[in-house]
Amino acid sequence: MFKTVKQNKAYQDVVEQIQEAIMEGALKPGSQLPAERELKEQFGISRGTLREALRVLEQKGLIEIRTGVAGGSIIREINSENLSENLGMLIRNRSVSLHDLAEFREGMEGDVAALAAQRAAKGDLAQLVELLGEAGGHLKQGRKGWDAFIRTDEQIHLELARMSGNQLFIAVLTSVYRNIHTYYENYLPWSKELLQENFDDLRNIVAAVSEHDAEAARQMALEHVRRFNGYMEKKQV
Amino acid sequence: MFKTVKQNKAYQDVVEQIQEAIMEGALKPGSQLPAERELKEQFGISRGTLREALRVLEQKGLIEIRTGVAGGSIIREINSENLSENLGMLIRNRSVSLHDLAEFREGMEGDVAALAAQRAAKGDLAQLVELLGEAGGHLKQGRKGWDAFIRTDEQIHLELARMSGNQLFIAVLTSVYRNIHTYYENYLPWSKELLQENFDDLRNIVAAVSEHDAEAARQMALEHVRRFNGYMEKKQV
Amino acid sequence: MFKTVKQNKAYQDVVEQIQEAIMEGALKPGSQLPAERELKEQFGISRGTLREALRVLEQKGLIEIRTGVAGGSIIREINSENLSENLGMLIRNRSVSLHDLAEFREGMEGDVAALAAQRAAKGDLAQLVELLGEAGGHLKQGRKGWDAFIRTDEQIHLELARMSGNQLFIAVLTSVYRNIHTYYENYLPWSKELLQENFDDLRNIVAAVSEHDAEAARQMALEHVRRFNGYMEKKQV
Amino acid sequence: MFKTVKQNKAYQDVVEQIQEAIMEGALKPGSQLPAERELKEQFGISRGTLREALRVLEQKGLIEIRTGVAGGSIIREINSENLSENLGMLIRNRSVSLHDLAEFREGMEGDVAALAAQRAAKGDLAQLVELLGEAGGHLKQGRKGWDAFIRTDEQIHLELARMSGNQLFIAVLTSVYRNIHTYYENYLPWSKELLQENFDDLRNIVAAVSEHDAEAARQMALEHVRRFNGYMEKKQV
DNA sequence: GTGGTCTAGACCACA
DNA sequence: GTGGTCTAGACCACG
Repeated sequence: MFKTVKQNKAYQDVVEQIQEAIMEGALKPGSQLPAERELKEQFGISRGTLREALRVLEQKGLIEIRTGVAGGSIIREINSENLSENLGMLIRNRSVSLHDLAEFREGMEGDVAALAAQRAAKGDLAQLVELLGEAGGHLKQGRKGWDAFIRTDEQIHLELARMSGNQLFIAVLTSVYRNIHTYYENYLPWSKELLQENFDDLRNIVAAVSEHDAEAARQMALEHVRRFNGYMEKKQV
Repeated sequence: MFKTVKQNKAYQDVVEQIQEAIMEGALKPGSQLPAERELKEQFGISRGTLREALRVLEQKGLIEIRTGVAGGSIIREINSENLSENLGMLIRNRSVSLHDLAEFREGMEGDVAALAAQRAAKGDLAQLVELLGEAGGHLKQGRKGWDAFIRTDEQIHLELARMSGNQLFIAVLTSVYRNIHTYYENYLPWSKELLQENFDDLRNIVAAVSEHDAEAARQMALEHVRRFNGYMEKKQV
Repeated sequence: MFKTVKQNKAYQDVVEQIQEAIMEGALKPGSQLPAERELKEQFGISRGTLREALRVLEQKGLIEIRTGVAGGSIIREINSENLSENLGMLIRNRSVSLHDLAEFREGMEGDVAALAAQRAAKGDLAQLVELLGEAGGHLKQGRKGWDAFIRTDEQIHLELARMSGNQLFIAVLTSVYRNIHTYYENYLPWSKELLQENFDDLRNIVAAVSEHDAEAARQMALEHVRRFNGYMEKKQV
Repeated sequence: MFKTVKQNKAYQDVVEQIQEAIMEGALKPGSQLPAERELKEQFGISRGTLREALRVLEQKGLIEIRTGVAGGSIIREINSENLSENLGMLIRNRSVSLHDLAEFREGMEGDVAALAAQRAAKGDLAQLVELLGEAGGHLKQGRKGWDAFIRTDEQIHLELARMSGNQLFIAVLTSVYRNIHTYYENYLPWSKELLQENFDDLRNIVAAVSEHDAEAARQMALEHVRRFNGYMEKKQV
C-alpha cells in the first residue's frame, strides 16, 4: 500500500503518504493503521522516524494513537478542533486584541442568530428552552450560581451556532468563546444587574429564534453583544 | 465523582511547556531554543522524546527546525498558515461545504467592508485605487488576463480586510480566500460578463469605502458576495 | 526555564484522586467504593490499572479489599499502623542501631510518663494498677512466668503512652516497642533480680503517675530506661 | 532464587518473598530485580499479578521502578519518606493535632540539641555557623527574605539532628518538620520581631552546642520550641 | 533492542 | 456478583 521512502525529510514523506491515503478515502475513519513495527518495515525507516511521523499526524488530528490490545493508530473523523486551537493561538498571541475579538464577535453573532432562526427544528428549540431554564435557575441562586450561569450562557450561544448547521460558524465561534472567556472573567465587573440584563437578552433572542424571525434574532444578538463589549471597554479604561 | 484519567505522555508535557513559553512571550519570535542536547537535560527526557515534541511544535507552526552549523529550533512568528491548512482539510473532507463557506463569507465581507470604510487612511485608499487600476488592465487583456484579474480581485478583498485593522478578520478571511479559490476555479462558469460585473462591484465598494460610507460599503459587499454565491450554487446543481 | 517532565502514570492519578476524596471526607470510613468494573468506567482505565491503584491504597492503609458477593473496597479509619510499620522497617534495616533505639527511647519515656502523670484519669489509674498486679502475679510464678511478665511490662508502658493522649507518642512508642523486643530477647541476660528491679521501677512510676507528679514520673522513667540500656550495652560488648 | 507461589493471594506472596530478600540483605540497594517478563516466569504468575506486587513494594519504598533500557525494578535504600507521608496523613486527618505535634517536638528537640552538643565535630560546627550566617543574611533582607529564613531555620534544626548521629532522631524529626511546615506557614503570625527572636534563639543554641554544653543546649532548645508553640496555640484560638 | 505501561476480554474461586 | 487471576498485544520511553 505504501511506498518506500527515498531520502531527505523522511518523516515528512511518511506523513504525506498517510495523509493522502486518508484524504482520498483509502483509509476510512475508525480503521486502523498497521502496528508500528510493521509500518516501519513497509516504509523502510526506523521506528524513531516513524514515531515522529505519527506524532505529526496525531497533532493534525488525523489519527488517534491508543495503547492496549485494540490499540494502534486509528484514523479519526476529521473535525474542527484543530481549527479552534489554531485560532485560539492567534488570539492568545495578542496579535488579536480584546477589541478585535469583540468586533469580530459582533458580526458573527448576528449572522448565527439569523441562521438559527431560519433553520431551528423543534428539538433544537426544546433544547434551547431547557438551557434557558437552567440559566434562570442559576441566576436565582445568587452569587454562588454566577459561574454556572456564565457557563450556561455560553452553552446557549454555542447551541445557536449548532442550530445554524454551518460547521464553519460552529468551529470559529467555539474558538472565540473558548478564548474570550478569560477576558470576561478578568475584566468584566460582574453584578447582579448585569447578569439579569444578560438573561433578558438571551430570553429575547430565544423568543425570536422560536418564531423563526431571522431579522429580529440578528438584531437582538447584535445589540446584546454590542452592549457587553461596551461594558468591557469601559472597564478596561 | 472521579475524573477520567488522562494519560500524560512525556512529549506532550514538553510541547505544552514550550508552547506556553512562546505564548507568554518568554520566547520571542526569531530567537533560538537551546540545543537538543541541552533541552533534553532541562526536561529530563531522552532525545527521541524531545524530537517528537519538536516535530509537533514544528507542525503547529510554532518553531522551524534548521539543520547545519547555525541551525537549531527557531521560534516562528505565529501566523495563519495552519488555520488555512486546517480549513482546507475540512473543506476537502466535505465537513465544510461550499455552501457553508459562502454563507460564512457573506457575513464577514459586509463587516469588513464597513470597518474598512470607517478606518480607511489616505495611503490605504491610494493602494486600493491602484489595485483597482490593475484589475481593470487585466480585464482589457481579454481571456489571457482572466487569471491575473481573479488574483487581483482577491488582493483587493484582502486589502479591505487589512484596512479593517482587525487581525482576526484578516486571519480568518485569508484562510477562507486561500481555500475558496479552488471552488471558484473549478465550479464557476467564468465569462466576460461575469468578470465585468465583478469589476463593477469592486469599483462600487471601493467608492463607498473612499467616501467612508460604512453602510453602503457593507451593503455593496454583501450583495457582491451573495450574487456570486448564487451563481456558484446554480452551477453546482 | 523548563521543568523536568514527570511521567504521570495512570494508576498514580487514580490513587491521588481516591486518596484526596478520603482525606477531604468525601468518602467516609466504613463506606464502600463502587465495584471494580464500575470504577474502571468512571476513571476511564482498564481493570488492571485500577487494581494497581487499589493495591497501593490498600498498602497505604486507606482501604480494605474484601472478596465475595458483599465485598469490594471499604474505606478504612486512618490509623497509625502504617507509621509503625515504616518505622519498624527503618529499625530492622540496621540503619538504626540498638544504641540509637535505646537513646531515642530514653528521651521519649520520660516525656510520656510526665504527660501521663498530668493527665491520668481515675479509670486510667485503675487500669494501670490492674496491670501492675498482673505483672506481680507473673513474677511470683518463677521462670515460667517470665515471658508473661515481659509482655505485661510492655503493656504498662503502652498504657502510659495511651494516657498521654498524644497519638504521636502512642504511634512512635508502639513501633519502638514492637521492634526493641527482638533485641531484649536476644541480648539481655534476664534474671530474677533484673525482673524484680524492673518491677520495682514500674511500681515507682505508677505511684508517681497516681500522684500526678509529672517530674517524679519523668525522672523514674528516665532512670528505668537508662539502667536497662546500660545492661544491654554491657552485654553486647 | 524465588519459590513458585501456591494459591492464595498470589501477589501478597510475591511481595513477602521479595521484601524478605531485601531485608535479609540478599538483595542490596542499587541492585536490580530481573525484568518483569522474567520475574513472572520465576514466580509462575501473570504479568498483572506481578505488577500488583511491584506496586506494593514501590509504595513501601523498597523498590523504584524505572522505564527505559537500563530500567526495571531497582532496590532502594530504605529512607524516611514514607514515614513522613504517613505522618502527614495522620495530621491532615486530625488524628494527630497540632498540639500533639508541638508537644512531641518539645521533648525531641531538647534531646537532640543535647546529643548534638556532646558529639559535635569541628566540621559540623563550621556548617552550623555557616547556616546561621545565611539565616542572618536572609533576615536583613526584610520581608522578601522571610521565606528563605524559615527554610534555613529548618535546615539548622535538621543539621542538629544529623549531628546527634542518631538515625532515629533524624528520621522522625525530618518527618515532623516536613509536616509542621504547613502549620507554621498558615497559622503563625510571622513578624519581624518573631523572626528576630527566633534568630536569637538559634544563635544561643548554636553557641551552647559549640561549647559542648549539653544541658544548656537542651534547655535553650526546649524553651525555643515551647515559646513558639505558645504563639501558635494563641493564634489558633 | 530492552523494558515498563496500558488495554481488552476472559475464566476462576468464593462468600 | 465481586474480587482474583490470566493472556496477548500494542504503545511509550530510554540509551
